[in-house]
Amino acid sequence: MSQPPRNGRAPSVKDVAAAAGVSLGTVSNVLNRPSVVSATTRERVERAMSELGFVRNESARQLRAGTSRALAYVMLDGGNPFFHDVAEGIETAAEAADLSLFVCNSNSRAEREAKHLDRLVQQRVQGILITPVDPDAPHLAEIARRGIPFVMVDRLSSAGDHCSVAVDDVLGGRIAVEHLLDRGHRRVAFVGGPASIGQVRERLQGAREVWTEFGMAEDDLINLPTDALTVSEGRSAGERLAGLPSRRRPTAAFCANDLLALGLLQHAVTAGLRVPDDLAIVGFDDIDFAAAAAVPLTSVRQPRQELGRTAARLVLDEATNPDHVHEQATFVPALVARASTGTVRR
Amino acid sequence: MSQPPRNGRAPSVKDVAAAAGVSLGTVSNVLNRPSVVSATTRERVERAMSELGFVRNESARQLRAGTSRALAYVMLDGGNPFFHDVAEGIETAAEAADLSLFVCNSNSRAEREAKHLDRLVQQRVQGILITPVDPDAPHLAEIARRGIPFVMVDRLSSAGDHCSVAVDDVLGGRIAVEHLLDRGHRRVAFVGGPASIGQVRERLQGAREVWTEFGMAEDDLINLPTDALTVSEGRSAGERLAGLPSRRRPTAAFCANDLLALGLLQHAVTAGLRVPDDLAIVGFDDIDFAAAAAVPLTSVRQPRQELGRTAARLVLDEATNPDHVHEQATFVPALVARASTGTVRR
DNA sequence: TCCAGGGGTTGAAATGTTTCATCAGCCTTG
DNA sequence: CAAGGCTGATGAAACATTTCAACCCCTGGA
Repeated sequence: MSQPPRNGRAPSVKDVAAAAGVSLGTVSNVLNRPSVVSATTRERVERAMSELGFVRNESARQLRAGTSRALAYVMLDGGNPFFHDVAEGIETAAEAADLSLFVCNSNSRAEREAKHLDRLVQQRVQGILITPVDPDAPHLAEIARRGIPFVMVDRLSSAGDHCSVAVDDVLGGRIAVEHLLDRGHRRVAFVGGPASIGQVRERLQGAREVWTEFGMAEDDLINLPTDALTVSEGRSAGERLAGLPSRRRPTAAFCANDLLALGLLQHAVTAGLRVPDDLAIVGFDDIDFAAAAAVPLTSVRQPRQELGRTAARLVLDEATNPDHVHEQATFVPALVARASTGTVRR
Repeated sequence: MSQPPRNGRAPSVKDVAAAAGVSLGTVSNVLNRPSVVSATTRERVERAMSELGFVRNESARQLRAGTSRALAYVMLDGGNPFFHDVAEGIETAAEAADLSLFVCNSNSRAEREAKHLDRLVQQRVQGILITPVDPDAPHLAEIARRGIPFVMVDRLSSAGDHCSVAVDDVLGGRIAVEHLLDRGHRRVAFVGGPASIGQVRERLQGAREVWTEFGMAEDDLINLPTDALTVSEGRSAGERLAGLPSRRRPTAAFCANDLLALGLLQHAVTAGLRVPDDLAIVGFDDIDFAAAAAVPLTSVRQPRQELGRTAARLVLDEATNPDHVHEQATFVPALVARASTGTVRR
């Protein structure tokens, strides 16, 4: 505790050993196998440590060990709270395994993602979790090929050369639209895009499946594509929706995520529409802000934390278990009905 | 690119040197001072690298260098987008300096914060940025004492033994309440707490200053304390507010942050109040969700990204400039008027 | 008295990179 | 032709930690 004479260099095990009058190996034993060293020397060493303000040098430890005591999660969009909740789940599991978690953010840009991955490989992290910009990008395969434990989050992998964790997005689309049909809506908009995002495609697919199963006319499910899954895109989708001729105008919208839904909600309220009476809205993800909206949003819940915890469990298994087999963990989404779809239409 | 015979161990400079038929030092030169090595050998070495799939081992590099190529930011509340925007600002600056950024989240828990700090010291990060749970906690002073570049974010330091970056919260409180007075409100609630949080105290102080300067009765500025700065606390403050006798009920509320304001807004809308006619609302921080609310929130903007960028600049200066002097950077908050305080009261 | 065994400690080796003084060759210049 | 300078490459040392075989000393048993 009392400060060491700050000679510029942080004290090392060698300094501690000298101060305690023991060998270097003994200090290391105190650190890593305290039981094998006698109580008196252990105490002496510990005193020396705290007197010098000794802190293990993690780089040296890592160098020796060959791998760092950390996992990493590269998330797709830091502005979307969904990914934070996933990260929180991962961190819980990492914490339990006494590992740190590097959180990176690619912001949907492939080159940032690649840069982060490069760094993480250099750091020799124990495992990488990622929600990728493009699940088929070659630099992802490269990671797995290197033998680094690797899990894809929020995206199922067809390739099967790594684990993945996701919810069933098709099912999510189905239950959203089923709910709207239940509520009596007969003309519904799907708001989401770009189609290059797999989740968007699958949620739309689920929506269409149910739509036709219920015998609805195909063009009463109106596709309102967006350029991104953001609040402002949701707003602009609202404008396009308002611009439709009234006999074509849907009475409800299913948005590919909650940010879109919040943007759409805002536009609707600003335009003087009543939600849900004039326009019902369903989101996806069930982020906290969905429940916190002025008109609380009905949303398709993903088990965000559990997604993260499971992903971490899988990556740790791959890292430690020689008999590891890759696994595609699928979760079942659930509809959380709130005021934004409150009433049954007459 | 073609995979190396995966013999379990990642290839090292030594392997590259052997493969290229040069010495170890030359490989290092190719990596760090490419100009000093001849074009032909450089090319040979580079080919060997890509053939073996060589990746620098960052731990070894760090060990040698004595410090890692990373900064760290320990944020207070991962659920509050405000801190993300700050982190983004930091990352921009870190990127420019070719450093990685560790993002940690203390979730307002002192022991998690301490744990993160321990780890970061062990990692020998170049500098630590933090929005602390308690700015006077001894473990913070300990960091600075160790000589690790250290900047406090969103909190000014009185001690002056380290840099800090924040906005003028008193001024922020002033402009919020000035705006409400301008709009004709004569009974205003302050929603925020706990008082242990310095920002809350100062924003309230600013509010009170203006209130008395305008000659208003002290008890027409009604304090509605909360247990945290969250959406759900905002909602419950709304309930308490609605429970006030009508002649005591304020016509406007100034919330200590946007999450509270969103919660309050939600309660108001649910309770059938019109915002801003029945209740005007001002938030603080101006997070993206404030502008995205069904009734867009008036808020006191903090320059979030710039806060981060400046903090990073300061920590880098402390890390590299021997003549560094600690600096308390203060930013001026600005009112962003939106619909939630839209009209002038008659 | 000698030996076996075990608890406790030691010293050296190994991890992968960077740096730096040194050196080999070669070219230029006087 | 000698001296000196330049370019490019080399090899060893250093960084802080962990591991492990070896060793010392003591005790208990034969």
